[in-house]
Amino acid sequence: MYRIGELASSFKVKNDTLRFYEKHGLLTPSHRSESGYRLYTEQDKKILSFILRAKTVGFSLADIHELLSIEVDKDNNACADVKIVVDAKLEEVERKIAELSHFQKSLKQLSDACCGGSGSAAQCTILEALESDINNLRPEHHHDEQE
Amino acid sequence: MYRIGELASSFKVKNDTLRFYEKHGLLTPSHRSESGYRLYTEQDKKILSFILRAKTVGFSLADIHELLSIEVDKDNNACADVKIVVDAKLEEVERKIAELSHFQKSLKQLSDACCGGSGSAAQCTILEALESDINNLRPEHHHDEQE
DNA sequence: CTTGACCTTTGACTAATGTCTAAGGTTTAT
DNA sequence: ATAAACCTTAGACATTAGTCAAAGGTCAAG
Ligand SMILES: [Zn+2]
Ligand SMILES: [Zn+2]
Ligand SMILES: [Zn+2]
Ligand SMILES: [Zn+2]
Repeated sequence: MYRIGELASSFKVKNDTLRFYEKHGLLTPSHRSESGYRLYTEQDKKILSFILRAKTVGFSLADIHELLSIEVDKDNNACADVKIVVDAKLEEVERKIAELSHFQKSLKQLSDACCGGSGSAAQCTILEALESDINNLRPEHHHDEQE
Repeated sequence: MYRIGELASSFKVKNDTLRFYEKHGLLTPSHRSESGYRLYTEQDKKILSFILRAKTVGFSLADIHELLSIEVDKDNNACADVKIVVDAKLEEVERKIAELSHFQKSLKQLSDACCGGSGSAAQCTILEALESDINNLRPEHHHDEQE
């Protein structure tokens, strides 16, 4: 059993964050001590890890809540209902990956086109691209001065 | 030249959003009409598209501002300075992609393990996984009832 | 020359996600 | 038995990214 401070610090979040998640129904500690301290189990810890990982990839707390709370009306749902939610999230993740990959490609092009030298940025291909057309940049550039 | 409403609606954002971006130094229309209307050029439109694309992949407006505003002190920066910023963003993007891929894998495992049938979710592998261990789920399940 | 659709500004408001403060109770170590 | 480090609650505050409303100016069509 972890107390709030232990669990929070092991994930580098604030105690307040855990209380906030509890208030919003995302993670309720499985136990309380006699004096009212929150006591988190290994299972609670796994849920927290799930929440934080989902968050870092762009799910909102509402999304996460939806995922976690299917659990609750388990008996009023079929496998199909559960799977639909997961598949929707999966699609969302895949869309995000596609967008990120697109963006990565643009940035990579920008980066590759720039010499990275010490010459003035006035001739920098990256800046030229930003000025003129982000999606259609010249592949090379050179400086007249030393680099 | 586009007026605010045209540009906004062509990207399905609110006029207010464009004014907000302007106020925060992200996108200033290149011209104003005599009567003070904002007039956006094709170039402005490209910048907007860049901003929105960057946003959908998780960059904050502050990040985007940083990227766009290198332009400004061009003469006080070397190519190297510019490239550093782009490369930092690129790394960030690649980290996000890695995280998303990890998450995608988990979701895919969850999805694949669930039969998706009409049987009660009480035996659903997804829910079992959420209950017990999100990262270590049983690969299969079956229902005793009809599906 | 008025009507309706558009634009301007300023400033208040919202929602999501925390973060901090105040006032106090608990546990552990010395 | 007292200090240090922890916990409790309620509620105020912060940040990001808008969104809306009020009061008014502009422009094209009938
Ligand atoms: Zn260069
Ligand atoms: Zn360069
Ligand atoms: Zn099933
Ligand atoms: Zn299932």
